[in-house]
Amino acid sequence: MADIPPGGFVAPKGIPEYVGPDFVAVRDTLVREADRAGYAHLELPVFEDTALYARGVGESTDVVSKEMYSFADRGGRSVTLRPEGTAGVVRSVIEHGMDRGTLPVKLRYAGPFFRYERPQAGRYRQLQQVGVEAIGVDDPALDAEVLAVADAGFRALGLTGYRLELTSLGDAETRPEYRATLQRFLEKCDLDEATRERARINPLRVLDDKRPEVRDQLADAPLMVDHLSDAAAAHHAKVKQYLDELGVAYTENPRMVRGLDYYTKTTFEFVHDGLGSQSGIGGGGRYDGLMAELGGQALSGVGFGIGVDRTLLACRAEGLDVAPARRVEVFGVPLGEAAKDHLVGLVGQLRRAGIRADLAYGGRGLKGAMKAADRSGARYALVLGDRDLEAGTIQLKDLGDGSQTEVALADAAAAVDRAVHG
RNA sequence: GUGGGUGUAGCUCAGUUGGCAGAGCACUGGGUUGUGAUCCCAGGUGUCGCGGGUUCAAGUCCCGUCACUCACCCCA
Repeated sequence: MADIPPGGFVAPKGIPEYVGPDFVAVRDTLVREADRAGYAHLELPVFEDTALYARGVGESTDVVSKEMYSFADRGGRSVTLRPEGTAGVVRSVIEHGMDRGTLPVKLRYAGPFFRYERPQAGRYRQLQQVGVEAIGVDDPALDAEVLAVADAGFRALGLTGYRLELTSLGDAETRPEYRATLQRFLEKCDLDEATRERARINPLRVLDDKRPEVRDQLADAPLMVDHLSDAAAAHHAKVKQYLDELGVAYTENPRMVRGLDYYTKTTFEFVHDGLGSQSGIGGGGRYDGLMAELGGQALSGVGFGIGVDRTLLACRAEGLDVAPARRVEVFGVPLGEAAKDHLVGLVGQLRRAGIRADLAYGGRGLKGAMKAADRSGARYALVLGDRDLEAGTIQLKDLGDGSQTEVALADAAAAVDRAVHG
């Protein structure tokens, strides 16, 4: 039999665990805004054919070339734990013919994704995302809707210290030409070997280099937004107009880069300054070629992925309470076995009536049970002892102001209901 | 993949020139078998990350190793 490792079992490297209610509160708040805009839930597989990501995300990306959890299953097939959501959504849309119905197809997903990276603040090997995709209609109003859904999610959580950075990466007709122009510019710059290699593989990525000596050289580098086709420029202008109408604030960042190859036209990132090095709490954009690349119709799509882990960190950085402190509304405090027997039933009755309730288990003393009631966050305690049982009553105590009222045991559930909802 | 920092109680940490392993918080019980959040008293846990070395003696010094963490890179 396998041994227990020294120091005990621990979760795999770089994987956060969330014990309190905060994580679920953040995730569900983000999902709720997608639901409100009509995005339907899609439950995706956690692993897919490795080729799906190689084709969809792009062989030259870091995500595919060095961060994937890939392995051979028992049948010898190469599979990969999903590093992102869009490729899987598009595959599902094509496989199930969803693009044959009413367009756009609007879907949302939530769950864990996996990237083999060195962990640090806000960067995990198992990361949690909420995402949406709107596929099949190339309408700038949809780009704006997607952005508004993400923005509404952040606002619903109470976040204020973030900004939306926006740009356009152009379309398939003009991007290759711009790319060549940028590469010619970069060849004339004084760059180290690693950066030259980057300029060869993905020249756009050099544009957002953080080093001052590189930035200085790139001050008048050619930018994509100045080389857009008429159609792409018109699309970009329309997106900004709709954002204004939706009341979504943004700043233009023409040097923004995405690490996934499929983005075209609208590209964006939500940035929060309270997180340290990993400041992106969400990102996404439009992808014109992905459907066709994965064997479907030549349809465009647009979507985002929000990092739930980082959004939670952002909430904490802003000191926000994202989850209610109240675990339950009512807490039962039994004095003795007979009282406990009654309270077990009463608590069950309260729960069936939709009231969150708990009680002190394990035969704790009165003081300990009251303490547990306090810690539970309950507004009310139900105190029951032999004296009450004989009299057919129960004590309903308001833990906020300390007042206590005696009610008939038979009316206890109704009295609690009035107290909680009144 | 590259570089820095840190590993002592459940948590946050202190521990002097090497000399008995500590505090606060939290938890449990009691003061008060009929009242919590305040107060008082009591209680307990440690392979000092792990392995080796130096020494009469190592939490402390040396070597190795692992883990965590921050940053580069990359991205959510």
